[in-house]
Amino acid sequence: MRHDDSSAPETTRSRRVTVTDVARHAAVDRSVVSRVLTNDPRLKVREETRQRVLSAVRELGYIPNAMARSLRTSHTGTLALFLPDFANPVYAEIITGAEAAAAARGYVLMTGSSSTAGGTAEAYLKLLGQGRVDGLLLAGEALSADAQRALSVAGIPHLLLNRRMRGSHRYVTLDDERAAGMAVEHLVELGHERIAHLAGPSGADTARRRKAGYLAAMKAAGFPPDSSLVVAADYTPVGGAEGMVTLLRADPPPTAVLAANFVAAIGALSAAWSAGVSVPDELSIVTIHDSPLAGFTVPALTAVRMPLQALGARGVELLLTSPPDAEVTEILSGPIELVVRSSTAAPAGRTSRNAGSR
Amino acid sequence: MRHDDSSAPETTRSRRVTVTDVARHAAVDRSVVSRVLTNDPRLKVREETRQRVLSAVRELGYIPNAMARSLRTSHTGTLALFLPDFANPVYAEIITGAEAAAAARGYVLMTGSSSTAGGTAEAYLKLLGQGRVDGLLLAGEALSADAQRALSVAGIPHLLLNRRMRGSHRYVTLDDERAAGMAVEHLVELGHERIAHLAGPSGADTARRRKAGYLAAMKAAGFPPDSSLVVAADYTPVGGAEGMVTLLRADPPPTAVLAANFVAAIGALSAAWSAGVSVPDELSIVTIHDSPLAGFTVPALTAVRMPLQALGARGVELLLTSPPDAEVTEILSGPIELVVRSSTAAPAGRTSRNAGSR
DNA sequence: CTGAAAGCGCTTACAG
DNA sequence: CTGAAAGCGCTTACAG
Repeated sequence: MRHDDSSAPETTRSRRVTVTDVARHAAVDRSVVSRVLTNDPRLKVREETRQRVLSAVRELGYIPNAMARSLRTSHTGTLALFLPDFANPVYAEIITGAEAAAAARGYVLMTGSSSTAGGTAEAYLKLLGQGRVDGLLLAGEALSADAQRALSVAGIPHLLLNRRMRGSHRYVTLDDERAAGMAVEHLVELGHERIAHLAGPSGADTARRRKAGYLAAMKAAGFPPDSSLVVAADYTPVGGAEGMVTLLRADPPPTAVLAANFVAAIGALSAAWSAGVSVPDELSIVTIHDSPLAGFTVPALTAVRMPLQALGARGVELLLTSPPDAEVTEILSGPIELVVRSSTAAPAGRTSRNAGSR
Repeated sequence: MRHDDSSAPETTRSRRVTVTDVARHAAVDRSVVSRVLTNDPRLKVREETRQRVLSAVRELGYIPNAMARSLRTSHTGTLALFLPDFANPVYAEIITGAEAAAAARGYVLMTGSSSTAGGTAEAYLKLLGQGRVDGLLLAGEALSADAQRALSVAGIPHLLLNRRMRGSHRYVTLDDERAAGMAVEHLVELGHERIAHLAGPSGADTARRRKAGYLAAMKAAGFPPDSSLVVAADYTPVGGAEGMVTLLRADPPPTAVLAANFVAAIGALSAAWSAGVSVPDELSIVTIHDSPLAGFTVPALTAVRMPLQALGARGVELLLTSPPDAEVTEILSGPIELVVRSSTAAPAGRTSRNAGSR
């Protein structure tokens, strides 16, 4: 920390306690202190000596210097996760899962936003230097192939989380196609035929996969593709609202919409309400990704719940266990479930094919 | 990173490039490389030599080891922010502001959740060791006075963000009292008299300050305290919904509610809707803290916008500029503004005192 | 059972 | 203008 050092009295910050201080205090060598503290199994030490060391540690309030230890061991015990946007509640779950998995393995997970980082590999490297973290999880935003290569060359193990990228063979994702398919099937079972897709931004890999799942399920249900029923929207409330306005202009308008993203679905719900379109009576809305808020929108959103925590956890695991250059191309096969709430129903004048049961 | 080292071929991870390699390649001393890279102003070096160093750095793909540098300089360039819960959208804004301020000063901000950390100072210290970060921002959750002292003793500069604590003299908060007061005044101007408070959890410092602001404003408006109009609720949708159910049972029921928290307000909105109480016709709801989602709830939530990004930024600034043990007790005097949307209106059968203008 | 020594990769006074 | 040396605080083979 840089303060105005010139005015700070030298004595204010009492000199840092080091192994050497502890060793002197316990009348042993530094190496013994170190071994006691790291629980070196090869160390045979009299119990009495061990206690002497331990109480010296306590008395002096000794805390090992993490930098020195890392430099020596080339191991930091820290993992970093970069994501584009803390405002997207989807990431909260991923972080939770990743933090827990990291903790379980004795690592700390620190999260940062890549918008600050600048999103380029150079920016990440600047931030991280070398040796600052043992691994890097990159979620949700495109990193150029060049940037990717830079990370590889720098020798910082990394893994893409919840997205794939051309030229990268290290990622874990969820089965977005299947999730989108399940949502469409739900709407089809309810009796809907004009099912629209409020898709994600065209650049997003998750958006592409969800759209593919939507199209495949529509085809399987016997509905021909209709481009007026698909609209790209940012993963934001504004994006969702604007997309919804566009979709409502289709002629005839859709009776159901699959939103690719929870936050966009909130926007869509709001836009429908503003347009005087009643949900679910006139329009059903289902979203991908459940959220603690989904049960409390008006009306409560039907959602396809995906194992986001498991995704975060799996990312940590793979990052920690796979050799840094090995190919990792995993589609996490966790449970995907449809959580039916109040935003979906049979279309007006129709009862569902299947009484909506599931 | 620990892999199965026994099987990993030694040659896979090409030996790390160090200053020494660069020095050799550029035919200069390591110290020159170091000085060129840190832009040491005291270094007088021929331009040609500097270029030779720089191109050696490029050719070898040299990235300085952050641990070694930190150990030498006792400066990491990293700050950490711990918060209780990534799911609360309020924190997204604080993080954004803090990250930007950190970046502007050449620091990286890494965020972690204190639920994983365990919430105790010991846990933080375990995570951080010593020397891993230059400072620590602690948001939103109680840390015992003991824990606090432990951090001080360990010599890790820290600052409480958005909360105060008994025994701590280092914090920045927002002016929650004034925010709550403004919300109440808005409702009073609309003509409301039975104004309830969906307060935060009793343990939360922000909740206490908002409640105090609510009570003071009610008193100023000439309404006697009525305990049936105040209910404590967690800062969660479920908490807000449950609290709202309780409030609606008051006799006579309130015509307006001030929710202490945005996420709780979402729950309250949902509970009102479920109970068949129309917002804003029969019940006005105003919340503290605006959010990107607030404009898209049904109906859109009137909110008191507080400078959350500025709070995050100010926290970073104070952490970086105040001596580690100095007293810092700042109530950030940024702009607080009422954002009137559709969830507040004059009570039924009444027009506002002031035509709702503001 | 314990100690002395080397070295992780840097930066920075200091000497030339 | 550039180099040699010390040292940040640890851990870990190695020697006794």
